[in-house]
Amino acid sequence: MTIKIEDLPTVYDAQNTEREIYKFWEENELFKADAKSQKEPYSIVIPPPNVTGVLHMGHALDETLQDILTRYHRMAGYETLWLPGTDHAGLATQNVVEKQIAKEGLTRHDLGREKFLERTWQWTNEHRSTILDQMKRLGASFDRSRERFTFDKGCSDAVKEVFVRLYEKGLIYKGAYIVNWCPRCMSAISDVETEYETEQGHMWEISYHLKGEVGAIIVATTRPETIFGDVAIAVNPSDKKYSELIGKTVVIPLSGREIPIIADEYVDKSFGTGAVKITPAHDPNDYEVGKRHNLQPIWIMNEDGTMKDCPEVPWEIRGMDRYEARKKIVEMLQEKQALLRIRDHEHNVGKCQRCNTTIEPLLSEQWFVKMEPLAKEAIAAVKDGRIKFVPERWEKNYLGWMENIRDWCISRQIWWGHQIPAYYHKVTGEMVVAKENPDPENYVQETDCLDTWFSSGLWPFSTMGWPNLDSEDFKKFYPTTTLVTGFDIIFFWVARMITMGLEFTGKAPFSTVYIHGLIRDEKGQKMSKSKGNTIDPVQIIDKYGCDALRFTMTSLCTYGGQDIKISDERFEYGRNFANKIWNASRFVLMNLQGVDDKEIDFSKLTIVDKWILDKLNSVAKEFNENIKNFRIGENAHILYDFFWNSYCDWYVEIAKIQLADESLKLNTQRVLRYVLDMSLRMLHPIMPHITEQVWQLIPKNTDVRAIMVSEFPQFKEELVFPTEREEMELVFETIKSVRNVRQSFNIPMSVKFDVEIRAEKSEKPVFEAIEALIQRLAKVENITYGELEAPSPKKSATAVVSASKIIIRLENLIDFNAEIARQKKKLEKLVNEKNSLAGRMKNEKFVQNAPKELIEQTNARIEEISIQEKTINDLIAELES
RNA sequence: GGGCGAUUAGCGCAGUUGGUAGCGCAUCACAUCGACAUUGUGGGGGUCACGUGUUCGAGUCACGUAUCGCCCACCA
Repeated sequence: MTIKIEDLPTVYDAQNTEREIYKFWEENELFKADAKSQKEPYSIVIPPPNVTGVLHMGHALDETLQDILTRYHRMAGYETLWLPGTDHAGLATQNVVEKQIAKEGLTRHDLGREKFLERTWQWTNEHRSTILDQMKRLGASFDRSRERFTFDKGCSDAVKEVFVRLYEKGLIYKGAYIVNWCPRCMSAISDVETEYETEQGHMWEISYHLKGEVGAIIVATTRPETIFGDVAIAVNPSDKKYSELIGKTVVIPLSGREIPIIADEYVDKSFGTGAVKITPAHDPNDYEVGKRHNLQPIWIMNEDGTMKDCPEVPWEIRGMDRYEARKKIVEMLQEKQALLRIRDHEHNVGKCQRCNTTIEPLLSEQWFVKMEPLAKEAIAAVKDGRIKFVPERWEKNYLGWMENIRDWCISRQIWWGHQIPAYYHKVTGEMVVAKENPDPENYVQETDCLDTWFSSGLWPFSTMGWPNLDSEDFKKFYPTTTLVTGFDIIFFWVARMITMGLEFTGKAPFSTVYIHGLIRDEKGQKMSKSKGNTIDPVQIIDKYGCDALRFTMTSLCTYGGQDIKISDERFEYGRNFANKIWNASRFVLMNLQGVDDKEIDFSKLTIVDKWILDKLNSVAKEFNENIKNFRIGENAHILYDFFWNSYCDWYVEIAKIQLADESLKLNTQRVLRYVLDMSLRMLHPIMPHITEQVWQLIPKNTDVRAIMVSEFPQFKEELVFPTEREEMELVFETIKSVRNVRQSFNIPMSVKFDVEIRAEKSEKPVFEAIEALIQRLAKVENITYGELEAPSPKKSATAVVSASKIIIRLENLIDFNAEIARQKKKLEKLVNEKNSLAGRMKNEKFVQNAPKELIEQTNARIEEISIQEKTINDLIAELES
């Protein structure tokens, strides 16, 4: 990279810089982790994005935070691995390929399992790297040489191993249970994949005639289409209304089948009519009731949500879609006068998380993981601190779920996924669970596949070579250090990684779970394609630059992990900051010509040099502490403030003066360079490209080839300068107050004036030391000194700084009435503050209880105000006379 | 029904052991190419949702209320 400083553009060119710099890192293989290293390990596994995924703002945030942690720890001396990869995303990917073949007029059944899988692999191989390539645009420093896929050989072997072991331990079982069934996906889904929505529906009251006698029982239902699957009517045993009916038989309207009236505590007397129809094959609660009363379930609906062709269902209804059937049945009931009432009824309806189809509870044969025994350790690990959630409140959320854990339905009636390693004898039907088919001639494999989250749950160790415990990566980088993700997948993913990790490796898969908020649009709504409110990170990067995106995102991260509202314009914040860094760097680099490669000479430091070094030092201290506490957003703020407000606005401005002084020039150059260098290093994890680019241009004596592998700044005792820090505050206040006076009276910058400083005794040497600064920065002609107690001269403005006074003579230049008003306003503020402080000091309890320092502070402030008050009063008197 | 979060300047948000409130944007005034107008300088703007309590002192702690949002459970 040979670039002439003078030729650098005045506006930072993010597009070209970012492309070049990323290439530079890749070519030098700087992202590669070394499993043989002696350094302490730090590792993160990426939450694997779906292969079908397209980069969105959620990724941008998640990946940025992981990259910040990765880059920081790499610089801070850890052997750092950020392992990337993708998820095969069973149903999602299958849906995409099904849509594709639908264009050719085919369904997956037309192709057959084998051909369909071939097509899906083909699609996957074509798209597999897309999203990770997109993440390169985010500057992600993950190690692509270790990229994994949940469906690759290693992960698949791990899945089989885990399945067989769990089965052998009795923690996986197959059985008939009511599951959430999606009629569109034609598969079972787990509880966590079901989302509930409140819908406006109806409650139909249907009359069931008693058999062989006059009378009927009225049942309320929201799902009249299921009446053909009824096996009983249930009432509460203590319900006097119905006590005489228990044990009698009723007739299902329309179909004529006879069913008993039974008593069960499950029924709520006060709800509906107090009588419930029991449909065990199509309702979870009814299933339980049916089991208790030994009633055989009757299936009346197909897997695609149409009505079954079976004797229990009247011929008019057979084959109809469930909602059409509902309409038809209601009509028929009305005709038969069996429908007594229709009421509006609001209720919650389960929806398939993936396709939003209303789920159908369906009794079917599925595979489950027995969770309770696994949950015990997963609860303990969080309770005893082996795993920490940040922010802490998510711990409660996690524990609440774990403590009420239900068995996990892991079988899916799909083809794209890990086929369950169970084999059935073709003749006897005997089942064998094993990693491989024991006898392919005589055994056929279970057709169901596993829930995608089953393989994701193994991710932290399946990617590290497990079950091979001698794998170098497994030994060096497992358990991982930090997991970074959004709260929306705590149950889906985090909880399962914890249970699986503990069960199979005996170790928690990570020590900290860092949970960040979700990205929302400017109105606070979730971003979604259907709402059309998405913001494409790639477009933001094209428009503002990757570092701008990253900095803005980071700055919006709060400690509490609040959701983040974004809009296009918010990224101007980061872009402007990047541009500031660029131009300040350009200026500094231009002024480094002739500098040597030596360290700063401490004996030649000016008060300003010491001040900026001290500030830099405390920023370094804070930054490192903040990372430990996951206060990452705070780090963006302190760097922004330090770099822009301290370094650019003050230090660089003052350095311009020092550079003009031959005796100070060289050392000033060194300080400028040092502070720029260290600032860039601290900024690097957040804004990797621009910092790398500038750092490469700094003349320095080092064989470190990149900022990303340079040492991260740490707090240094020798850079602490408390006195200078305080004295500089006086300088700033003085300059600001002179500027304030100038602007208040509309005195143009071109007009210089004299200033008389009436310094308090202890402050006088400070003023004298920084006289030149005041002159230059406040555009002052001459500075003279006077007695603090001397009467204020007429026709002048006074600024009070600390315990000293700054007098500016304004003869013939200003409106005196305006000045009087200005001073009175100031006085009022001061008097209010003084009164409040004095009131506090009169309070005996305050004086007794408050810490000494605070009391001293308060007294000092009162005294200070008194001096200022007197000065201003005198001044007002002068002006009025 | 249970739980969690939010409520601070016009807008978006910070505020870690309690010591009288800050940042960005917007706004007003001034400055027009001396690193940067993606800029500089200065200013204005808040009874911290409400109530009660603890305390010498509460944005900060406790209890309660209101509004908004989210999660979990779910009665047909």
